[in-house]
Amino acid sequence: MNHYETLKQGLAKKETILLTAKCSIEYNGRAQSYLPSGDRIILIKPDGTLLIHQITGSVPVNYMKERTEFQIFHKEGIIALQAKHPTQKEYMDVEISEIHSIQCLKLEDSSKLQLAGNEKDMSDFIFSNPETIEKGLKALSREEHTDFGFVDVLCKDMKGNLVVVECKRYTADYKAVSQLQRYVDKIKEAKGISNVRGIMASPTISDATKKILEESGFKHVVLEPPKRLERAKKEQKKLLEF
Amino acid sequence: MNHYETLKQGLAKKETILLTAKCSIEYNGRAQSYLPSGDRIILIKPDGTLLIHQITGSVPVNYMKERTEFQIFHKEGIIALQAKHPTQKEYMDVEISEIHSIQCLKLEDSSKLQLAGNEKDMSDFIFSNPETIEKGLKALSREEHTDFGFVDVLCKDMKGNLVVVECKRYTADYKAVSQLQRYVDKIKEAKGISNVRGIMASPTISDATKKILEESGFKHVVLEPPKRLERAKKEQKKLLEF
DNA sequence: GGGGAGAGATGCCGC
DNA sequence: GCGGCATTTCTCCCC
Repeated sequence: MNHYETLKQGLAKKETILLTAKCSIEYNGRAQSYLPSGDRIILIKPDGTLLIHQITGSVPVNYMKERTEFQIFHKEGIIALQAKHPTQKEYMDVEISEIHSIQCLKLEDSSKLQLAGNEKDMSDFIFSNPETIEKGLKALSREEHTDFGFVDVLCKDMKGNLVVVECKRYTADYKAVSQLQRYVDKIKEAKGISNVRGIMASPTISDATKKILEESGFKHVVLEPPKRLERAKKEQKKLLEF
Repeated sequence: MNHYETLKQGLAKKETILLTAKCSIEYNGRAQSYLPSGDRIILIKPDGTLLIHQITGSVPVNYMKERTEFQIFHKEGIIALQAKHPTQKEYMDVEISEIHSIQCLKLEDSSKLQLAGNEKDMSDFIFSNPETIEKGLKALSREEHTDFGFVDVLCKDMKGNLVVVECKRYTADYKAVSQLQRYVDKIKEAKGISNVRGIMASPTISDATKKILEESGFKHVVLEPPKRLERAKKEQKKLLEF
């Protein structure tokens, strides 16, 4: 069976298709793009996801989301792969001049990624240990979705003031200050009170951002994100295993 | 040559490696994750990029950036692929229980993506056609980088006021208003003037955001992002071709 | 489906 | 390197 037929059948059977080929690519949709001819890695998934990678970098150079529909044609040694997304009004044309390799596979996987160490873990920590932010601080609620937005941790300080704590895993920037400002303003408005404070908790903050933060009447508290697991010991262990 | 040797040589030669395998994955770095056993698509690029995909979705379930270093071991039918990023202090362990397919290839590609229809094109359009934003508007500068960020388009209106135009390809949100506010404030401060206006140009804006925008003394102008190319005719043409 | 916010965001550019 | 910001951002969650 030639490459064209293999690809055609793989698409028809909705298999996972791994293709390396020399091709040029045209995309039209939310933007427009053109990529001149070169060797690419093309991955088509059973759910209709299309990913095209160049030989460097971690981001696909062109892609189409799940539920993409495919059609192929061939003429004089050229294979045209047309991808069309019915709802998103997006289109891609891949003109393949040479297939280097092709594989169609039926794969099985029902596992889900378990991830830890994100911002939610950070707000959980603050909720459980508010004293690490400020002496006498009491946590009231966590990730509260309200009319006025989504507050990481809402607290009350020693003097009875409401305190909005916004946490960031990385360097707090201008945007984080705007966010905090908006929450504080909205809470003041919603509750008709004026004594609402704001605290930014993050491992670092740039000087310019800290200046704006303090001009807005807020303060910064240094808080490290959840610790990275130590690798050194594990590496030792693995090396011994093999 | 067995799969293990093929993989080992592909890594040594820094080839593009396409691998489908049943595996479990552990990651430690900026966060921590674990993915139980299942069939996955594994792509290793010559630059040291590692991408692991599940059979659905467009985002890799696990990944390592370029310049990752690899080591492999095997024992009793299990292959352990260890990935380590020297500068980022990130680590990944892929424990492979079965390789379904493997390919190592030398690919060539020197092309770069040409993309149109992004926000820069939108600000270019405004710079060249300021009258579409407001009658009598004159463009002064485009993408001006300042200490506090960069202003999409800086203009002067009929009355001689400076006007900051911020454009968004999609629905303008709270963050965009904060951005505009910051630019206007900083320009007022830097130039020691008070008559600086702000205009948000975007295809749509939510009611809540528009309210905040107008409360801040700014206005919204509807501006469509650069038009999508019409596909209908092209599709006809392609169908006729084959 | 829209709105709001995080992401192991990534990538680009400028300083 | 950091900072600021767009992205064909993507994804999740909630209303």
